Amino acid sequence: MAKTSKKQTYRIRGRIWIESNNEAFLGSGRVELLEKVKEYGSISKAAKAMKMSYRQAWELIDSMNSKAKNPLVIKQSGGKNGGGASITEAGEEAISTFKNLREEMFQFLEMKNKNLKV
Amino acid sequence: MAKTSKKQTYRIRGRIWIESNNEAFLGSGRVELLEKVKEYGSISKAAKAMKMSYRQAWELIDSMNSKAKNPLVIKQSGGKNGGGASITEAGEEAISTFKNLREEMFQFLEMKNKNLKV
DNA sequence: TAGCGTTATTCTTTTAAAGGAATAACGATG
DNA sequence: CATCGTTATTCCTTTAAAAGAATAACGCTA
Repeated sequence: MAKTSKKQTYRIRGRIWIESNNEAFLGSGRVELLEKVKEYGSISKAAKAMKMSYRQAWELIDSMNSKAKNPLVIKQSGGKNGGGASITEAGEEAISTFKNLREEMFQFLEMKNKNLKV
Repeated sequence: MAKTSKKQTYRIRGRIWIESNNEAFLGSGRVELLEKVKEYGSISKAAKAMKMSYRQAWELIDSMNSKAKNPLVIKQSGGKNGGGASITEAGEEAISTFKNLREEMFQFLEMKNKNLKV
Protein backbone atom coordinates (compact mmCIF):
# COMPACT_ATOMS: atom_id res chain seq x y z
CA MET A 1 0.00 0.00 0.00
CA ALA A 2 1.25 3.41 -0.96
CA LYS A 3 2.08 5.92 1.71
CA THR A 4 -0.78 8.38 1.88
CA SER A 5 -0.38 11.97 2.99
CA LYS A 6 -2.93 13.26 5.46
CA LYS A 7 -3.94 16.91 5.44
CA GLN A 8 -3.88 18.01 9.04
CA THR A 9 -5.85 20.94 10.33
CA TYR A 10 -4.13 22.82 13.14
CA ARG A 11 -6.01 25.06 15.48
CA ILE A 12 -5.20 27.16 18.50
CA ARG A 13 -7.54 26.63 21.39
CA GLY A 14 -7.77 28.23 24.77
CA ARG A 15 -9.57 28.30 28.03
CA ILE A 16 -10.03 31.12 30.47
CA TRP A 17 -11.25 31.36 34.04
CA ILE A 18 -11.24 33.61 37.06
CA GLU A 19 -9.66 32.62 40.34
CA SER A 20 -10.14 33.95 43.81
CA ASN A 21 -7.10 33.49 46.00
CA ASN A 22 -5.71 31.03 43.49
CA GLU A 23 -8.77 28.83 43.56
CA ALA A 24 -11.34 28.30 40.82
CA PHE A 25 -14.07 30.90 40.99
CA LEU A 26 -15.67 31.35 37.56
CA GLY A 27 -15.30 29.24 34.44
CA SER A 28 -17.38 28.14 31.49
CA GLY A 29 -19.12 25.33 33.34
CA ARG A 30 -19.90 27.40 36.39
CA VAL A 31 -21.29 30.26 34.35
CA GLU A 32 -23.43 27.92 32.30
CA LEU A 33 -24.74 26.56 35.58
CA LEU A 34 -25.61 30.06 36.75
CA GLU A 35 -27.54 30.61 33.53
CA LYS A 36 -29.48 27.40 34.02
CA VAL A 37 -30.31 28.31 37.60
CA LYS A 38 -31.63 31.61 36.32
CA GLU A 39 -33.67 29.82 33.66
CA TYR A 40 -35.19 27.17 35.91
CA GLY A 41 -35.17 28.78 39.35
CA SER A 42 -33.85 25.56 40.82
CA ILE A 43 -30.47 23.94 41.36
CA SER A 44 -31.82 20.45 40.84
CA LYS A 45 -33.47 21.33 37.56
CA ALA A 46 -30.39 23.21 36.40
CA ALA A 47 -28.27 20.18 37.22
CA LYS A 48 -30.59 17.89 35.33
CA ALA A 49 -30.52 20.19 32.31
CA MET A 50 -26.74 19.97 32.29
CA LYS A 51 -26.72 16.22 32.93
CA MET A 52 -24.80 16.96 36.09
CA SER A 53 -25.39 15.43 39.49
CA TYR A 54 -27.23 17.63 41.95
CA ARG A 55 -24.37 17.26 44.36
CA GLN A 56 -21.82 18.63 41.94
CA ALA A 57 -24.07 21.52 41.00
CA TRP A 58 -24.63 22.32 44.64
CA GLU A 59 -20.91 22.22 45.37
CA LEU A 60 -20.09 24.51 42.46
CA ILE A 61 -22.65 27.05 43.59
CA ASP A 62 -21.49 26.79 47.17
CA SER A 63 -17.94 27.43 45.99
CA MET A 64 -18.94 30.44 43.93
CA ASN A 65 -21.02 31.94 46.71
CA SER A 66 -18.25 31.57 49.25
CA LYS A 67 -15.68 33.22 46.98
CA ALA A 68 -17.74 36.11 45.70
CA LYS A 69 -17.92 39.36 47.61
CA ASN A 70 -21.68 38.93 47.60
CA PRO A 71 -23.55 35.67 46.90
CA LEU A 72 -24.33 34.95 43.26
CA VAL A 73 -27.19 32.59 44.05
CA ILE A 74 -29.91 32.81 46.65
CA LYS A 75 -31.21 29.45 47.79
CA GLN A 76 -34.28 28.48 49.73
CA SER A 77 -34.84 25.03 51.11
CA GLY A 78 -38.42 24.27 51.94
CA GLY A 79 -41.39 26.50 51.36
CA LYS A 80 -43.49 27.02 48.29
CA ASN A 81 -42.82 24.32 45.72
CA GLY A 82 -40.16 22.97 48.04
CA GLY A 83 -37.98 25.99 47.64
CA GLY A 84 -35.67 26.97 44.83
CA ALA A 85 -32.79 29.14 43.80
CA SER A 86 -32.36 32.40 41.98
CA ILE A 87 -29.62 34.64 40.66
CA THR A 88 -28.68 37.85 42.40
CA GLU A 89 -27.60 41.06 40.73
CA ALA A 90 -24.02 40.01 41.53
CA GLY A 91 -24.77 36.74 39.78
CA GLU A 92 -25.96 38.54 36.68
CA GLU A 93 -22.81 40.63 36.67
CA ALA A 94 -20.63 37.57 37.08
CA ILE A 95 -22.27 35.96 34.06
CA SER A 96 -21.83 38.96 31.81
CA THR A 97 -18.30 39.71 33.00
CA PHE A 98 -17.16 36.20 32.26
CA LYS A 99 -18.94 35.87 28.95
CA ASN A 100 -17.51 39.15 27.72
CA LEU A 101 -14.07 38.01 28.74
CA ARG A 102 -14.45 34.70 26.99
CA GLU A 103 -15.70 36.37 23.85
CA GLU A 104 -12.64 38.59 23.79
CA MET A 105 -10.46 35.55 24.19
CA PHE A 106 -12.16 33.91 21.22
CA GLN A 107 -11.45 36.97 19.13
CA PHE A 108 -7.84 36.82 20.23
CA LEU A 109 -7.61 33.17 19.28
CA GLU A 110 -9.28 33.74 15.96
CA MET A 111 -6.74 36.40 15.10
CA LYS A 112 -3.85 34.19 16.12
CA ASN A 113 -5.24 31.25 14.22
CA LYS A 114 -5.20 33.25 11.01
CA ASN A 115 -1.45 33.51 10.86
CA LEU A 116 -0.61 30.28 12.62
CA LYS A 117 2.47 28.63 11.18
CA VAL A 118 1.93 24.89 11.52
CA MET B 1 -16.27 35.97 67.45
CA ALA B 2 -16.83 38.95 65.20
CA LYS B 3 -17.42 38.43 61.53
CA THR B 4 -14.20 39.19 59.74
CA SER B 5 -14.07 40.46 56.19
CA LYS B 6 -11.52 38.80 53.94
CA LYS B 7 -9.89 40.74 51.13
CA GLN B 8 -10.10 38.53 48.09
CA THR B 9 -7.75 38.78 45.17
CA TYR B 10 -9.33 37.97 41.83
CA ARG B 11 -7.29 37.01 38.83
CA ILE B 12 -7.97 35.96 35.28
CA ARG B 13 -6.05 32.91 34.20
CA GLY B 14 -5.84 31.11 30.92
CA ARG B 15 -4.37 28.20 29.10
CA ILE B 16 -3.62 27.80 25.43
CA TRP B 17 -2.75 24.86 23.23
CA ILE B 18 -2.62 23.76 19.64
CA GLU B 19 -4.68 20.88 18.33
CA SER B 20 -4.30 18.78 15.25
CA ASN B 21 -7.57 17.36 14.01
CA ASN B 22 -9.17 18.23 17.34
CA GLU B 23 -6.59 16.31 19.35
CA ALA B 24 -3.91 17.70 21.63
CA PHE B 25 -0.77 18.52 19.72
CA LEU B 26 1.22 21.22 21.56
CA GLY B 27 0.75 22.56 25.06
CA SER B 28 2.87 23.87 27.88
CA GLY B 29 3.84 20.46 29.20
CA ARG B 30 4.71 19.06 25.80
CA VAL B 31 6.81 22.07 24.88
CA GLU B 32 8.65 21.93 28.17
CA LEU B 33 9.35 18.30 27.43
CA LEU B 34 10.74 19.20 24.02
CA GLU B 35 13.04 21.69 25.68
CA LYS B 36 14.28 19.10 28.14
CA VAL B 37 14.92 16.61 25.36
CA LYS B 38 16.97 19.26 23.62
CA GLU B 39 18.86 19.97 26.81
CA TYR B 40 19.63 16.37 27.74
CA GLY B 41 19.58 14.55 24.41
CA SER B 42 17.52 11.80 25.99
CA ILE B 43 13.86 11.08 26.63
CA SER B 44 14.54 9.25 29.87
CA LYS B 45 16.67 12.07 31.28
CA ALA B 46 14.14 14.66 30.17
CA ALA B 47 11.40 12.69 31.88
CA LYS B 48 13.42 12.44 35.07
CA ALA B 49 14.09 16.18 35.02
CA MET B 50 10.36 16.79 34.83
CA LYS B 51 9.58 14.14 37.45
CA MET B 52 7.51 12.42 34.80
CA SER B 53 7.46 8.71 34.07
CA TYR B 54 9.41 7.65 31.02
CA ARG B 55 6.30 6.07 29.63
CA GLN B 56 4.33 9.28 29.71
CA ALA B 57 7.18 11.23 28.16
CA TRP B 58 7.51 8.67 25.42
CA GLU B 59 3.79 8.75 24.71
CA LEU B 60 3.72 12.54 24.54
CA ILE B 61 6.60 12.60 22.07
CA ASP B 62 5.05 9.82 20.04
CA SER B 63 1.83 11.81 19.89
CA MET B 64 3.59 14.98 18.81
CA ASN B 65 5.63 13.23 16.17
CA SER B 66 2.61 11.52 14.69
CA LYS B 67 0.64 14.77 14.47
CA ALA B 68 3.33 17.05 13.13
CA LYS B 69 3.96 17.37 9.41
CA ASN B 70 7.55 16.41 10.13
CA PRO B 71 8.80 14.72 13.31
CA LEU B 72 9.80 17.05 16.14
CA VAL B 73 12.05 14.52 17.82
CA ILE B 74 14.49 12.03 16.35
CA LYS B 75 14.99 8.95 18.48
CA GLN B 76 17.62 6.26 18.39
CA SER B 77 17.36 3.09 20.40
CA GLY B 78 20.63 1.30 20.84
CA GLY B 79 24.02 2.43 19.68
CA LYS B 80 26.46 4.82 21.27
CA ASN B 81 25.56 5.45 24.89
CA GLY B 82 22.49 3.33 24.36
CA GLY B 83 20.96 5.81 21.98
CA GLY B 84 19.17 9.04 22.66
CA ALA B 85 16.86 11.66 21.26
CA SER B 86 17.26 15.06 19.71
CA ILE B 87 15.15 17.92 18.44
CA THR B 88 14.69 18.56 14.75
CA GLU B 89 14.40 21.92 13.07
CA ALA B 90 10.63 21.38 13.10
CA GLY B 91 10.89 20.76 16.82
CA GLU B 92 12.72 24.04 17.34
CA GLU B 93 10.05 25.85 15.38
CA ALA B 94 7.29 24.19 17.37
CA ILE B 95 8.88 25.36 20.60
CA SER B 96 9.24 28.96 19.53
CA THR B 97 5.83 29.12 17.87
CA PHE B 98 4.11 27.92 20.99
CA LYS B 99 6.13 30.02 23.40
CA ASN B 100 5.47 33.15 21.41
CA LEU B 101 1.80 32.35 21.36
CA ARG B 102 1.71 31.77 25.08
CA GLU B 103 3.57 34.98 25.74
CA GLU B 104 1.00 36.89 23.72
CA MET B 105 -1.75 35.26 25.70
CA PHE B 106 -0.11 36.35 28.95
CA GLN B 107 -0.03 39.90 27.68
CA PHE B 108 -3.68 39.64 26.78
CA LEU B 109 -4.52 38.33 30.25
CA GLU B 110 -2.45 40.99 31.94
CA MET B 111 -4.34 43.68 30.07
CA LYS B 112 -7.69 42.16 30.95
CA ASN B 113 -6.71 41.74 34.57
CA LYS B 114 -6.04 45.43 34.90
CA ASN B 115 -9.64 46.41 34.42
CA LEU B 116 -11.26 43.34 35.85
CA LYS B 117 -14.44 44.14 37.74
CA VAL B 118 -14.69 41.60 40.55
C1' DT C 1 -49.78 17.95 60.82
C1' DA C 2 -49.14 15.29 56.55
C1' DG C 3 -47.50 16.13 51.93
C1' DC C 4 -44.68 18.17 48.60
C1' DG C 5 -40.37 19.28 46.08
C1' DT C 6 -36.68 21.51 46.96
C1' DT C 7 -31.94 22.21 49.32
C1' DA C 8 -28.31 19.98 52.18
C1' DT C 9 -25.20 16.18 53.48
C1' DT C 10 -23.02 11.78 53.96
C1' DC C 11 -21.66 7.37 52.40
C1' DT C 12 -20.59 3.93 49.02
C1' DT C 13 -19.63 2.52 44.44
C1' DT C 14 -17.90 3.09 39.99
C1' DT C 15 -14.88 4.82 36.61
C1' DA C 16 -10.87 6.98 34.70
C1' DA C 17 -6.22 8.62 34.93
C1' DA C 18 -1.68 8.32 36.57
C1' DG C 19 2.16 5.72 38.27
C1' DG C 20 5.30 1.99 38.76
C1' DA C 21 7.42 -2.31 37.62
C1' DA C 22 9.15 -5.42 34.54
C1' DT C 23 11.15 -6.73 30.29
C1' DA C 24 12.16 -6.83 25.37
C1' DA C 25 14.61 -4.59 21.57
C1' DC C 26 18.23 -1.98 19.83
C1' DG C 27 22.99 -1.08 18.06
C1' DA C 28 27.66 0.72 18.91
C1' DT C 29 31.63 -0.69 21.44
C1' DG C 30 35.38 -3.15 23.65
C1' DC D 1 29.58 -11.77 21.80
C1' DA D 2 28.84 -9.62 26.46
C1' DT D 3 27.98 -5.00 28.13
C1' DC D 4 25.78 -0.72 28.34
C1' DG D 5 22.14 2.81 28.53
C1' DT D 6 18.84 4.03 25.86
C1' DT D 7 14.15 3.45 23.43
C1' DA D 8 9.87 0.59 23.18
C1' DT D 9 5.96 -1.98 25.18
C1' DT D 10 3.02 -4.46 28.25
C1' DC D 11 0.92 -5.37 32.57
C1' DC D 12 -0.56 -4.46 37.18
C1' DT D 13 -1.27 -1.34 41.03
C1' DT D 14 -2.41 2.82 43.00
C1' DT D 15 -4.71 7.05 43.26
C1' DA D 16 -8.05 10.53 42.28
C1' DA D 17 -12.27 12.08 40.37
C1' DA D 18 -16.91 11.42 39.23
C1' DA D 19 -21.26 9.29 39.90
C1' DG D 20 -24.95 7.42 42.46
C1' DA D 21 -27.76 6.25 46.35
C1' DA D 22 -29.81 7.30 50.45
C1' DT D 23 -31.64 10.34 53.76
C1' DA D 24 -32.15 14.48 56.59
C1' DA D 25 -33.76 19.23 56.82
C1' DC D 26 -36.61 22.84 55.39
C1' DG D 27 -40.89 25.67 55.18
C1' DC D 28 -45.09 26.66 52.67
C1' DT D 29 -49.65 24.70 51.85
C1' DA D 30 -53.97 22.46 52.31
